[in-house]
Formats: sequence, C-alpha cells, structure tokens
Amino acid sequence: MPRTKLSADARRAATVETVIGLAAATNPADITTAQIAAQMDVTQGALFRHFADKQAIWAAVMDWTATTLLARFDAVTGVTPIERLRAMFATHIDFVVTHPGVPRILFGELQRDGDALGKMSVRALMAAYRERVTNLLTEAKAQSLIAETVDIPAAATMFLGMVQGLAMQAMAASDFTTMPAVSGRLFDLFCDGLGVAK
Amino acid sequence: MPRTKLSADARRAATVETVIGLAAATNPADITTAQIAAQMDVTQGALFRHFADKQAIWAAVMDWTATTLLARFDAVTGVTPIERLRAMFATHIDFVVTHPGVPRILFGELQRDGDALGKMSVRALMAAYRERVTNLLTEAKAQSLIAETVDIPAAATMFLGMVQGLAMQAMAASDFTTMPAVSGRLFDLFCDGLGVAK
DNA sequence: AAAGGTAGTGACTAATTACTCACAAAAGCG
DNA sequence: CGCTTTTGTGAGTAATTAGTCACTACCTTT
Repeated sequence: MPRTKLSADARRAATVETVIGLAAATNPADITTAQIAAQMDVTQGALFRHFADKQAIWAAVMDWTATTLLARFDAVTGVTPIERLRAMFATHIDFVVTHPGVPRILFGELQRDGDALGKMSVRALMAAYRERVTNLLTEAKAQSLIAETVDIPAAATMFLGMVQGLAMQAMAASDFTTMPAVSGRLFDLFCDGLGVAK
Repeated sequence: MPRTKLSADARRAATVETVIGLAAATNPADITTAQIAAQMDVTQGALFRHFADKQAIWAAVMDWTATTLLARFDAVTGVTPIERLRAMFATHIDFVVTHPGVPRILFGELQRDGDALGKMSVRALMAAYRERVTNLLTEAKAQSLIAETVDIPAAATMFLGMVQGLAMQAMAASDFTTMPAVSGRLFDLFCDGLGVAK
C-alpha cells in the first residue's frame, strides 16, 4: 500500500524506472505484472489503470529509453566530429553501465515476432542512432579527418556493432562494470580503421 | 501420429532441428512444448520421454550449435592467419543466414538469470570463439601481417562485436539475407584497423 | 514368431499469469 | 469544508502451459 498516491504521469514514470531496475537482475521475459506491482508497493490492478496492457508497459520503457538516450547523444560536445563520436560512444557505454536492464529489455523486444510495438521502437531507435553516426562520419570525411576511402555505411555498422557486442559480452559475463575500461581501446582501434591521424 | 518411430537419438536430433526451425519465425521465449510437438507430428508427452524438462531441450540446442559451429571454424582453411580469420567470419555469417533461429535462441539464453545451463553454454561457446580469434591474431602479429601495435584483446572484442552487431541488426530488420553483402566490406574495414597490407 | 524393451499416446493436473471490476480512499478544487 | 475526480484495492477469472503417467503399439532380437 502506497503511502501517497501518485499522479498518473508520475506513476507511469515510476513504473518505467521500476521495470528497468527489475530487468537488471531478471530476464525481462520472466518479469510479471505482479512482480512489478510488488516492487512498487502497489497492487497488480493499479498497473492496469495506467497501462492498457502489459505491452504498453514495454512500449513506455522503450519510449523513455529512446528519448533519454537520443537526448544525451544530442547534448554531446566536442570540437571535431571524431571527438563527438568518441563522446557519443562513451555516453552510450555509461548509459548502459548505469542502466544494465536497458540492453536486456532492448534485446528482449528485438526478439518479438512480426511488427510488435516494442520492436518497432527499437528499430526506430537504431535508425536514429545510425543516422547520427553516419552524419558525424560524413562530416569527418568532408573535413579530411578520416581517410577518403572509408566505407561509411560499413563504419556505421561497425560502430553500432561495437556497442552491441560489448553489451552482449557484458551480459554473457553478467558483469557490466568492465565495459568502460575496454571501450576506450576499442574506439582507438575503430579510429585506426578510419585512418584518423594521431 | 508419427509414421515411423524414431530412435531416442534420432528423436532428440529431430527435436533440435525443429526448435531451430521454429525459432526462425517465433520468439524463442514463446515457443511452447506443444508447438514443438505439433511441428514434429508427435504428442507433447513424447518430448518428455527424451528430455527431462524444457530446459534440457534448450541445452541440447545450444550443444548442437556449439559443436557444429566450432567444427566449421576448425575446418576453415587459408594460407595466412588473416585469410583464415576472413574465412571464419564468412563461415559464421553463412551459418547464421542458413539458421536464423540460432542467434535468436542464443540471445534468448543469454537473457537467463544467474548461471542457467543455457547461459553457461553460450558463455563457453563465446569463450572458445574468442580464443580462436585471439590465436589467429597473435599468429598474424608474429608473422608481421598486422601492425605491431595492434591491441589484440580489443581486436578480438571487435571481431565478435561485428558478428553480434550484424546479427542484431538483421533481427531488428527481420531480414538476414543482406548480411553476406555487408560482411565483406565490414571485414575490410576491420583489416584497415589492424594495418593489414593490401 | 514370441517376447521384451522402447517410443509414443492422450487425458489429466497444478501452477502461473494477464487482465477485470465493483468498491474505497485519497487529492485537489471551488 | 464538501464535492468531484482520480488513484488504488482486493478478490476474482479464464486461459495457457510444463510436466505426469498408465496404457498402447511398434520394432528388434533371439
């Protein structure tokens, strides 16, 4: 029983936060509405006052993730596009380390069949992400900061792959704390591939 | 009702194949024992004669995957270690394209809590994979085929990340057919990072 | 061909889980 | 304060699903 009632907006936000917290230690596919409610000190029924169904909860989580992550990307600063790319990479890693539940949920949504809502969100997020990376790479090439010959789509795929691979390897090891240490060296290697001057 | 009874071994093998087939189009977390049985023209009860529980089915799938994939890696040929690395990459992509259910199952197992059987298998597979990549990179460096300065652990992480990222992006797009086309260009970029002479 | 072991059946169960709804109580507004 | 709106309760329910088991039918071996 909640000491204080929350407004609908606040309750929804709290739900998203709770779900992400739970996902840090639990397989998202195994998270039940009962578990979420219990964690929030609320009954199960209360959840369905704010979300039409369980899917809507996942959709809200994905929404929050996309909004927050993209906002942080857009807040990134740096003199050269390469510096901004590096900052973006670090920002993303930091986000994942502080919210380990997020990649788990993301991967879980990706598993859904057909065109499920959650999957569409992930797709949109990845597309927006890719676009930002591509733009920075294009800018870098225009400024001759990277080799003229760089295959930009391939480089964008590799950039995304670095983050995703790192996240997967962290999940496999059940340890996200080592990510920041590896990430710098990984980005250096990426720069070598682009022919960035040092 | 099955036209012919199968031996226990054959039935287990058929089950693994069926599950991988189902996972190509269905979220592994949503695959039920009833579905598996139906697909095999067998009753649900029959499955539990060959597997102690559902977990055991996933474990068998992971076993098959690890064995098959590693065997293909070890069968790879090429004059230089770099050529072998490229062949390994292509082999993996080819495997994923012909068995799209496999990465989905793998990602699903990775989601499990704690030290679930399936997760341990994935972990072992990834470790064995990483070891092979590391060995080839070390060999390449010894033969001066790649820059002396290459950060081998980072390069191994990047190699795994390329495959995993590619698989994830294919899952997001629900389209595995474009993978081979991208993979060659991706590997070229990887070589640039290593400083491979062309 | 008879026997014995093995694969498969089919009907069952116990547990879980998303979702509902009539009612209660808190919040906020004039 | 008194009234309305909105949030939360608690006790459901219907559906799904992994796993069981006594029995049957097939296959192989001698």
